[in-house]
Amino acid sequence: MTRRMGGGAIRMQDVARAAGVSAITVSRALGAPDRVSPETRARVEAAVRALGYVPNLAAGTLKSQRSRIVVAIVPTLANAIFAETVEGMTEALRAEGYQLLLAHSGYAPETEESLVTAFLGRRPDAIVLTGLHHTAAARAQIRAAGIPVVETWELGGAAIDMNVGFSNRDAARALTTALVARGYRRIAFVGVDPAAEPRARRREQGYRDAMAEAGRRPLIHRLVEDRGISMRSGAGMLDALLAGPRPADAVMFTNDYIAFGALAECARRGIAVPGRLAIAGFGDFEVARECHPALTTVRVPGREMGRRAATLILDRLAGRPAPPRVDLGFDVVLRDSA
Amino acid sequence: MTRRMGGGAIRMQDVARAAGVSAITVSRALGAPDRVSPETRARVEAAVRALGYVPNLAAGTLKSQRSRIVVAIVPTLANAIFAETVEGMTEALRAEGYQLLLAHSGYAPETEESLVTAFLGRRPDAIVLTGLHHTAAARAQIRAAGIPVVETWELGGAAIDMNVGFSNRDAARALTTALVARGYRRIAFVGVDPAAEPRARRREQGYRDAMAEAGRRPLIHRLVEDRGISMRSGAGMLDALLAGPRPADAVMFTNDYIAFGALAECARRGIAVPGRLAIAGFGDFEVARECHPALTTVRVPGREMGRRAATLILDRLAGRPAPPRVDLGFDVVLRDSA
DNA sequence: GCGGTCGTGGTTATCGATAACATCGAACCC
DNA sequence: GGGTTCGATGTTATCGATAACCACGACCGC
Repeated sequence: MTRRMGGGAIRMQDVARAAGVSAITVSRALGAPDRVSPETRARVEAAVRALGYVPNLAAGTLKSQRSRIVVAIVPTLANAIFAETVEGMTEALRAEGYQLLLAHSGYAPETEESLVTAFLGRRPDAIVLTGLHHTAAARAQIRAAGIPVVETWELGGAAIDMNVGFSNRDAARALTTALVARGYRRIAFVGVDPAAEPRARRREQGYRDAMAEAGRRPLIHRLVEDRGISMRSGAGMLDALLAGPRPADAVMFTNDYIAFGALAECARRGIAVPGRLAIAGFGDFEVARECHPALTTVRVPGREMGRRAATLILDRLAGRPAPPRVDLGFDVVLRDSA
Repeated sequence: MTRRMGGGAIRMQDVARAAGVSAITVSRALGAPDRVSPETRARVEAAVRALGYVPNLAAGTLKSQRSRIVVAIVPTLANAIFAETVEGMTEALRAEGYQLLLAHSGYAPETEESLVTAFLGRRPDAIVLTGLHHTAAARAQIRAAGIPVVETWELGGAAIDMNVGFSNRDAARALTTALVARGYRRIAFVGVDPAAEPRARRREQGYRDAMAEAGRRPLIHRLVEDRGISMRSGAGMLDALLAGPRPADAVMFTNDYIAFGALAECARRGIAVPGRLAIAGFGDFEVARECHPALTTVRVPGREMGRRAATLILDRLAGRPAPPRVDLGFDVVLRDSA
C-alpha cells in the first residue's frame, strides 16, 4: 500500500522533488513531452516509475477544463450491434487518451435525460447519443454544455450538432423493394410500437414507401410486449402471419434477432423457408450470416458508426474541420431465407 | 449557450448568491439534504433549477477524494453475456449515484494493464475485473490504489480482494457428466488455446475431469484462429469432428455461439442433431434457447454477477460487511440438441 | 440557571494539477 | 555587437467544490 502512507498518495510535487525539477516540468514531461529536454524527460520518467506515480486527473480536469472524457448513451448493450458501436468508439478514443463514460437508457428518453444530467457533472469533452429523439430538457442541457455532440444510428435534419448514421427508412425500403423484385406477393412487416422506437418507425415507413411504390397494400403486425423484445417475440408472430385465407408469403422483421426467432420456429414446425414463408431481418447480425437458411437482411455499419463518431469528435476537439453529417449507407444482403 | 457567458459556467457560488445562502449550504442541500432546513433546501433547489446549475464533479472529487466512479474492464462487449454483466452492474450502481467507466481488453492482459493505468488516474472508488488472470503490474497498481476490487466470471483462491462468480470447471464437468449419462460414447470437446483464455482452460479441465471419472479418453479439438472466435469457427470444426474411423457422437463447445455455428452447419449439411452428432454449448445465451434444436448448455448468471459485484462494492464503500467470495453457481440445461 | 446537546449555517483552508506569465542563457541575424 | 528570438524551466494564481472547524440560538435536564 503506497497510498495513504506518510499522509497521502504520491503527488506531482513528490515526483518533481525526486527528479530535481519543479512540478510544472513534471506536468509537461507527461503531457507535452517535446516541451522539455530529453534528459529532463528521462529523469522525470524514471522518478514516475520509481514512485509509481499516477496523475490525478480530477485535478487536471479542474484546472484545464478538459476532462478527456466522452459520454456515450446507447439504448442497450444486450443487442450486439450497439455493443459494436461502443467498441468502435472506445478503440478510436483510447488511441487519443480519451475515456468513455457509458450507460444504457433502456430505450427510454426519460432515463436518457437523467443520465445526461448525471454525466454532465463530469464535464465531458463530448457526448454521443443514439438516435435523434431526446427530451427537450436533455437537448437543452446538452446545448448549454456547449460541447460537441454526435447523434448516431439515425440521419435527419434535426440533429443537435453532428450526425453520423444511415437512413433506416431508405434501408427498409430497399430491402422491401428487393423482396418485391424476388416475386413475393404478400409481404408483411413485423415491427414494434412506432411511438416507442423512432428507428423502428422509420423502418416501417420505408416498408410502406416500397409497398406503395409497388402498388401493394401494407400488412403490418406489431409485437406487443415492449420489454425484452427479441428472438422469442419473433417466434410468437407466426400464427398471426400465417392465419386467414390469404397468409403472408414473405415477412420482414424490424431486426435480425426477431427474424431469427421466427426462422427457428419455422424449423420446429416444419414450415418451409423461403418456400412457404420467406423471412428477412434487419441489421446483419452474426446470427443472420450463420443460421440456416441464412437470413436476407440489411447490413448496417455498427462498428464504423462508433469509429466515425469518435473521429468526428476528435477532429472537432483538435480544431480540425468536421462535417456535420455523415451518411455511412447500408447494403441489402440477399441470402437464402428470402 | 449559458456556459462561457460573462466569464464562465455557473458555479456553486452563483447558486448560493441567488438563494441567499453560502456555498457550503448549497453543497449540503445537494449532497446531504437532511443537514439543511426544508425551507433552505427549497430555496437552493429553486436557484439550481433557475440557473441550470450542474455541479462540477471534478472539483468535488478533488477535495473529497471520492469520485463516485467505478471502473469495469471486460474482455469484450460483442459477447452478449459480458454485456449483461455490464448492464447489471450499471443499473445497481446508478441507483446509488455511481457511474461506470468501461473498456474492453480484447482478452489481452497487457491491454487490461494499460487500461488499469489509464483509469486509475480518475481515482475510481472501486474496480471490477473479469477473471483472475492479470499482469503482475496490473495487480500491483490496483493493490497500491487501495480500493475495493471485484473479480468476476471465475472463482479461485488467488483473488486480489473480492470475487464473485461460479466454477467454470465444475460447470463443464457437470455438463459432460450429463452427456455421459445420456449415453454418448465418444464425447469431444472444442475449445480455444488454453494458454490464451483462462476460463476456457478451466472448462476444458472440467471436461477432462468428467471424462476421467467416466473412464473415457478425452477428445480435444482446438479452434485455431484466436481473433474473432465465434459462430463461424464452430461451423469449421465439423470435418475434424466427424472424420476418421471413430467419429465423435457428441461434442461440447466452449460457448454457445460456437456451438450454434456448428449446429447451423449440421442443418446445412443434413447431419442429424442429436442423432448423428449431439451438440452442447456453454453459457445459455439467448440463441441457445431459441434455435432448433434448442441447445443443451450450462446457464451462467451473467447479469446477476454484475449486480452482485455492484452490491459488494456498495457494501464495502458504505462500511457494511461484504463477503470476499460469492459463488453464484450454474445450471445444466438439457434441451434437444444433446 | 447553567452546562450540554442539537440543529443549522457560515468561514477558511485545501485537494493536485495546469494556464499564464516570467526568467534566463544560448543562438542568431544584420 | 546589440537586439531578438527561442528553448527550457520556474513562480504564482487558480480551477470549483468540500472537509474541518466554528458560531449561534433553541431546547433540555437537573
